[in-house]
Amino acid sequence: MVSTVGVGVAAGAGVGVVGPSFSPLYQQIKSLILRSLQSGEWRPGEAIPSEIELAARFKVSQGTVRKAVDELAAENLLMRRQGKGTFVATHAEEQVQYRFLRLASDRPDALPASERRELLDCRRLRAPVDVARALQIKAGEMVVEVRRVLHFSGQPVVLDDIWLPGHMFKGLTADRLSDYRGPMYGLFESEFGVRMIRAEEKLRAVLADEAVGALLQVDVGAPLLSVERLSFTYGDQPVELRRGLYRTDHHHYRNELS
Amino acid sequence: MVSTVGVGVAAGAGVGVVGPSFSPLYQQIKSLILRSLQSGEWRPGEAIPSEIELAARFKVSQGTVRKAVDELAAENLLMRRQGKGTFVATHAEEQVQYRFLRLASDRPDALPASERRELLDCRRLRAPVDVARALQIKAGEMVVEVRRVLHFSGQPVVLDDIWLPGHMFKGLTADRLSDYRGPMYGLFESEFGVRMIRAEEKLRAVLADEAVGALLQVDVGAPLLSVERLSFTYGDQPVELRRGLYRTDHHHYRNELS
DNA sequence: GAGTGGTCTAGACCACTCC
DNA sequence: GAGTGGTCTAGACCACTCA
Repeated sequence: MVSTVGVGVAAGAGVGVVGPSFSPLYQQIKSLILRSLQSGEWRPGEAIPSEIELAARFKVSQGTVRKAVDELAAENLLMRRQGKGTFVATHAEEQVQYRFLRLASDRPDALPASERRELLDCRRLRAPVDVARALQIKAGEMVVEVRRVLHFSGQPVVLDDIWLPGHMFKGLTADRLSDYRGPMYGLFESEFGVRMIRAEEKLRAVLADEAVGALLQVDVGAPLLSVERLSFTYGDQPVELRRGLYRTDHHHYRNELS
Repeated sequence: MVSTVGVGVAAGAGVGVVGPSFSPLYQQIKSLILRSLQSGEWRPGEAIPSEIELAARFKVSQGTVRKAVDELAAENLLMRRQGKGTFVATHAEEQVQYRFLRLASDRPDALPASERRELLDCRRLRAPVDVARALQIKAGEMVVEVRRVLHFSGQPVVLDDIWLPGHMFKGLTADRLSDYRGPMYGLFESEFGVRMIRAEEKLRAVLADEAVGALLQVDVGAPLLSVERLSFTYGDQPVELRRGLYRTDHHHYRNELS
């Protein structure tokens, strides 16, 4: 429940305190909804209670709930559908196959190119220091390492190396990965209860070496787009490190600025 | 003013019409504010009328104005400052020097690196076909072409080729460009009344050739990040095409996904 | 027709800024 | 203290979905 008296006055002592001395009600509601999402009270794809129900539960007005839900929807954690309800966002049933993949074909989208996923490797090993630091785990803890190639229209375009904390993805095997239809993040949600909500990417231009060139069918010294992605789940917890190499001779990485 | 009767019913005939048959009041208000921004009624950096004044002007409630302004602020067209007012966003007086430049140093921001702009060229010429198509002007119309290099910490990092519609940037000269302190988009606002509000970028990995290598001080065949940016002003009108080549040996292109 | 989210209003009060 | 944006409420009505 929410304190109605002294609304918005965060903990922390009275006068003289510098920090964020004020937290509006709707932010507190937002945190409570977030907590329910994190705890799995409502699962990805499911509807959450109606605004009226939430208002009753938290003892605030519908407008306050609305503002909280609005922000969560703006952050892509919830999806509103007029007349139906508000739903927990999911990677599984999304219109676009890969929500975080910003790669687009150079051809003004003729037909949606055929797509194939080739799993090269999936093993468990002790985390190298750089991977451990990114995932905020101890160096030497177990991680799952996945290597795969994405083909579009029969051409290899993306080579991904992926690292996941071992303790969060206990039953993840090569079979599990190759059997699953749909984006990997959908599998993570349904099988391991881990939902990616945000990611940071660092892009660079690099040159193909022998090994990479063979996998992506380009010459040694060919230019490739290097995309290092760190994905986060609830609470800004990093749960995936991904190093991708993209061929950009027939595709490009698309970005919108505002 | 806004039609209060028949609120939200867009033009277009009655039953049977498929298209967007409904436009909420706050969207109409948003369009009106947008029109005032576009017409220059309020200039970049200036305050727009208070919510109460706008509500009176448009004959709607303050809450409706608020929702319109909220959306414009979310799109970075307006800036709200509690206790002071709502201001027209500007590239000139922004905290970060370059709002659209996503380049970051690999070093966890030690000190803000020194920065130098080197203007190589600024001339008028007839638009090549690809430039004309991007800017939605006729091939052969006059454009301003600018070439420059950005140096960070004494090292050349960015080589930009820029094209602007000639008729919108009549007095733009090399002197004007090199004299101006601050980001180029600030100059465009104050001197030419053109405000960039949105941009689309396409990224690729490419190899340096002889000429580029000399300017960026890299070897022929070195990997470079190619960034093609198309910038838009009000009404989704394209007004700048920019082809950039970035060295990514000590910097990276940063992107956030959600 | 019942239930959902979406819009619009009016009014009270709060936090911040500046005089 | 006056003026600004920010929060919160309560209630009415609208648009959309589904049974």
